[in-house]
Amino acid sequence: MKDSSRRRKALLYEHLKVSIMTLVLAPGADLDEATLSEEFELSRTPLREVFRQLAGEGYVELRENRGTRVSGMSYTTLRDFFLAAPMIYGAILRLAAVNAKPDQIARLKAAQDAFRVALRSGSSAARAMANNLFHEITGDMADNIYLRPSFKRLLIDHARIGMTFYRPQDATMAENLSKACDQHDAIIAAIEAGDEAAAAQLAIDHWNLSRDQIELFVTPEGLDLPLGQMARKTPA
Amino acid sequence: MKDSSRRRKALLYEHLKVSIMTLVLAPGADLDEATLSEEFELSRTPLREVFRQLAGEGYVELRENRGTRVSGMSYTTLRDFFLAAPMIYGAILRLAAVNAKPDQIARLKAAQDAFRVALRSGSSAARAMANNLFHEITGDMADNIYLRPSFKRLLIDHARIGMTFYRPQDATMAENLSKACDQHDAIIAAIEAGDEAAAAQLAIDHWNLSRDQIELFVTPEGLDLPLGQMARKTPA
DNA sequence: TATTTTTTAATTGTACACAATTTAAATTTT
DNA sequence: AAAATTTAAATTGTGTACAATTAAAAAATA
Repeated sequence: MKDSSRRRKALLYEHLKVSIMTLVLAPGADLDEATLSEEFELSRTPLREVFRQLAGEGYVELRENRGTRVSGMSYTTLRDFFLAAPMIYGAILRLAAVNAKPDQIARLKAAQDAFRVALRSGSSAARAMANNLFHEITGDMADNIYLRPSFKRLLIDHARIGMTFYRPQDATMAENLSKACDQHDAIIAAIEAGDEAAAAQLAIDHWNLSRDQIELFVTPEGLDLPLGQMARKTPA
Repeated sequence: MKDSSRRRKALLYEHLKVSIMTLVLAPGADLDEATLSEEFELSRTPLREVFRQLAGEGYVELRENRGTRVSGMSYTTLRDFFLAAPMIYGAILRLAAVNAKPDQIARLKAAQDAFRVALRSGSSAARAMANNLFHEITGDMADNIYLRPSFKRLLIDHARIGMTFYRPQDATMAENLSKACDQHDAIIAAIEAGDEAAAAQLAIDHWNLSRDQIELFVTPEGLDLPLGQMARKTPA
């Protein structure tokens, strides 16, 4: 009972975040208090506090008297995403180029190295989380409390979209991943040079690449998007 | 004990939100669980859940083992604010002009009427909250889950900045308030006409007016900003 | 007297029990 | 048998007791 309970709470929090971003927990999936309470040896009180926190950050949705579920994804979500992402991310990278401190740049380079390793040998989940870390660091660099909330929310679905649509089975997808990796290098260079305009442009390029990748899936014929529920608001 | 406890929880939540936005609770102020628990006849369990939720939305900051306090404001905060606000708000109004539904436009007009009433007869707090409602509705119109978190965060400090810097004591300030009111009318018109570009431009104008107003306070000589703590990160 | 250490009080965090609500199943009614 | 009602089970929400941590006060040391 010593250092544990506090630690287990942090562990649960981290576990849920990763599980949601890597689609281990699908969009719309119900979270069971009893089960998690047992698995993490925590009473429901701290567990519910974690739920509330995750809700505030956009990972889950709370429904009065009806439990907690993983935030949904839908066609509308995708549209909203690609509308907001270039703008927010453009602003983040622009600010990152202006404000980045040396130690942050070092961390960013390390994250990029890790991403490269994950690209070669890792699983989809490892790749998505490595990519997530890279972008999180750019958010730290930008250091603007008003942009951070939306940026964080975008990164959640950035990871989930990556898990869904980046599966380097054929040559085109593998090449897209390689391009994304190159863009990361260019982003690092722009930030290190303090080149605002270049950083902002790279943000746009980066999201355009993502959109192209997704369009490989959304073929004219089929609409078989492998996402969760595909409903705008969570269905009753 | 019937409908009450659920109701009291919602009441507490609303009370804290309004108190924070109207500076009844100053930036950096400590929130006492015991006192609030007694005042709202709620046990600490639901109370702490409300705290967590408010933290997720940016109203308060939780510190491990050291209580909850109202989110701080500082010089840096103000700078960040005027950096992010035109962009986010521009995007929100642009989307609002595209997506606004008739009933939402009706609600917006009603909110503007209420704002006008508050301008004439109401207190600073009534004015700040009426203004807040107006902008919240534009956020609903925009309907983008990725922009909403940052927008909401901006609105919190928009209200607090309004409470701090808009006190129509002299003629210039009164005139600025009148201008802001006119801009609201123009915003409604742009949205109703579906004029994206006009809406986006009005957002920029609106925030520039706010900046001008604040500069009336930040005189060359004194730096006596009547804000809370004036420290970047909450002081230990 | 100033500083450190010890003791005490106050505050924060967790566990568990019970109340309230929702979901499911079983029963009744049409 | 289908729909509506009642009953039972499961799940969510709250209150209270206690454990753990931090802040404050008192005592001890230099």
